[in-house]
Amino acid sequence: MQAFLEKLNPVQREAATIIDGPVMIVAGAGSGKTRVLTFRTAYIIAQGKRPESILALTFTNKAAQEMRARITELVGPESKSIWMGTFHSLFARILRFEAEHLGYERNFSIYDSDDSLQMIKSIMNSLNISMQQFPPQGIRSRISSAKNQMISAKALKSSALDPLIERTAAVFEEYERRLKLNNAMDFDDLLLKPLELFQKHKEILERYQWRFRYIMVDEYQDTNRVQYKLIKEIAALGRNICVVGDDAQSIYAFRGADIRNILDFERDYPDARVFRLEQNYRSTKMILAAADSVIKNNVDQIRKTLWTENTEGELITLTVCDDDREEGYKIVQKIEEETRRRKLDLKDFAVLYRTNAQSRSIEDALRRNSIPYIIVGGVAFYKRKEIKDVLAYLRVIANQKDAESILRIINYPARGIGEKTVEAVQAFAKAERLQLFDALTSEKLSSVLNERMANAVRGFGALLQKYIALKESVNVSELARALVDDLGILRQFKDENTIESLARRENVLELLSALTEFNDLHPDAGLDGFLEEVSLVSDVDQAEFGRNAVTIMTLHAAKGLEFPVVFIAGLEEGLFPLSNSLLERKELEEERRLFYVGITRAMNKLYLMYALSRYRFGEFSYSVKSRFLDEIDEPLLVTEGSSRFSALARSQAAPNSYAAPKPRVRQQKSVDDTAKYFADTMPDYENESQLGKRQNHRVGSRVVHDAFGKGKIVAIDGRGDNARATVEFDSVGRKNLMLKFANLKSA
DNA sequence: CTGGGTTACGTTTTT
DNA sequence: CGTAACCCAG
Repeated sequence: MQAFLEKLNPVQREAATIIDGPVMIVAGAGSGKTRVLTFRTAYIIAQGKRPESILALTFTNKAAQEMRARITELVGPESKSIWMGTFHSLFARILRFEAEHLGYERNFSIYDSDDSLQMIKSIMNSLNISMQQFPPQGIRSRISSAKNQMISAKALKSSALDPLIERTAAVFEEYERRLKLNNAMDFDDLLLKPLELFQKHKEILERYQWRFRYIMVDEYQDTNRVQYKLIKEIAALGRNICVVGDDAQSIYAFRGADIRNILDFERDYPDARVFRLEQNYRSTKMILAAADSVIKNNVDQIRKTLWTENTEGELITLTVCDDDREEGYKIVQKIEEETRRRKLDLKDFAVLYRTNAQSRSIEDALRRNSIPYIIVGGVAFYKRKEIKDVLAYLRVIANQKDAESILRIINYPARGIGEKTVEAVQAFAKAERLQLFDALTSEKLSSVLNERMANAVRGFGALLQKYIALKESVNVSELARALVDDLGILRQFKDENTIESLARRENVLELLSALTEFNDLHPDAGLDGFLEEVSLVSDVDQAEFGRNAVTIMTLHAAKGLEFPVVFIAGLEEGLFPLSNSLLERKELEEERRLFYVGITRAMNKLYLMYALSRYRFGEFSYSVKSRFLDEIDEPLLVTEGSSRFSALARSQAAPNSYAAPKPRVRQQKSVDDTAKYFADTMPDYENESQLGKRQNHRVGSRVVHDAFGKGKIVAIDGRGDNARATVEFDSVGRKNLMLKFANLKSA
């Protein structure tokens, strides 16, 4: 028996070492499921099985990276060959190999939901379907959900009962046709196409059945029907399948996650061993009790009792605020209080909210008080317009059939090719039965366009061809640099010289460095590989490594993470639970599970907050506290009322200069750290705050700051933990910083 | 055809 | 409030 197994409790150990036959692990929040999966994988390898025979499906790429790193610690570099990643990224990889069996080329483009939406709008235009009457976003999500339920365009068409479904089916049909024509797949296709492949080509399925002898699926409660089928097919031969999940944490039904997957598992594999992990290693008794008092209100659930040997812990604090501004300010206040009182770093704090729009008031408060933060999600880096524009060029260079991307950039940067001209080129391509790309360079263009326009279009075509040729001789990084240079967008952004355009410029530069980094890391992956990676990164994936900063994100993004101190903000009716008109029971229960997920992220201390009023849609509106708050057992809570001093306090905290608008930072958060599990997770109240220790800075001394660089202290106000320094930085000017967070070093 | 300016409109949550 | 579609003048 491997020594490392001793670090597991008896149930965990059994779940980790029974590697033959079907296994389901019902793992409550904080019960060490990641740990079990890690050890289980290591155990399989230690038993002499080949790492290539393991298929491990995680919810995010980052979870996979972290798990792989820990497995490496246990069994060494063999872990490199494990197939570990998200469903989407692993099956995209398989699709590259097998594309020709599906009538695709291996350099296919991957369209994200925005790309899909653009295409749907263009289809609706050409089919003369009113976008007022039928919102494109609604059509898109209907198509996606049809695909997730494996309903084809034809099937939908024949079953159409009302005009909406009928139009949806019509758009759906054309959508599928265009995807194929563009040699492109959307997110749903990345799962559907492999399934199609396996159903059509049994010999290919068998190959994968033989290859993947050990299959593990994390976050099983959030898999959809297509994922379920895929796994079922691949596991059919070896039957060594292990799924791990918690029905109480199922929060993705809106995107097709299907609870039947859990129920059907036992039906599909009557001989399945089922393990229940109910000991929680993460949270205090108080936090667990709160979580339980909430979740027990759900009708749809498999009741389980989580217990812990951890200390009782502190009461949960419910803070009532006047408005969203005060909510942000109170969070800052609590963070400062907590860092003073306990041995905590900023990275020990997380602020969670229901919708991305809520981040602003919280960001404002943090920024005004110079508290560094990391935001997960929001407008993700790769979804920014300037980034998508450059990526569209790269996509066309990789895949000339990608007409959607061609249309995106045909007049970006502006080269005088307007709507009319584009329509003429499209009509010309259709008449001549040419790919749009080939039409761009056709000699016969002059027959449909005046010479000036024809030349503009050919110029664009020639530009693309130049880089398609260049692709053969230089690496992706050099290619992109030459391209961006050629487009002149960096200079253009600089000339515009607005805050936004300079930020765009920074972002494009960051894209270039990401390309360089990618090229260094995967010299053989090429353009297809890079484009695939950027299409499939999740918000959580791109968070930055190890910066000491408060993490703020949606409750969804917080899944699988843990923090010593957690704030859940905006607990108001209509916001959380979020309502778009009427709440069905099932929807309400999903909201409740989301709240449960939020509560169980907290290790030591949980703050719940709501505001009596807030700005929504730019309008001031009053709110009522969330029904979820009433579900928490009274004795677990201590309530702090709304205060009157807030306006004064805010106005005093405000006079800082604003932090420079940096491009959104990317960072990584600590997921349950293996070593930490069996350590005492309780804070040490007796210890002095590390952050608060004396620092020898005085007015006039030269200092260095991590983000702002070198500067000179011009003033220091306050003392101890509240001391603030005004620093004149060489590059970014004057900033007012709290000494205990600023981490200033003598220069 | 472009770009500026306006107005209308909307928000879950995400691979 | 912030973005996206829309309109009009140059």
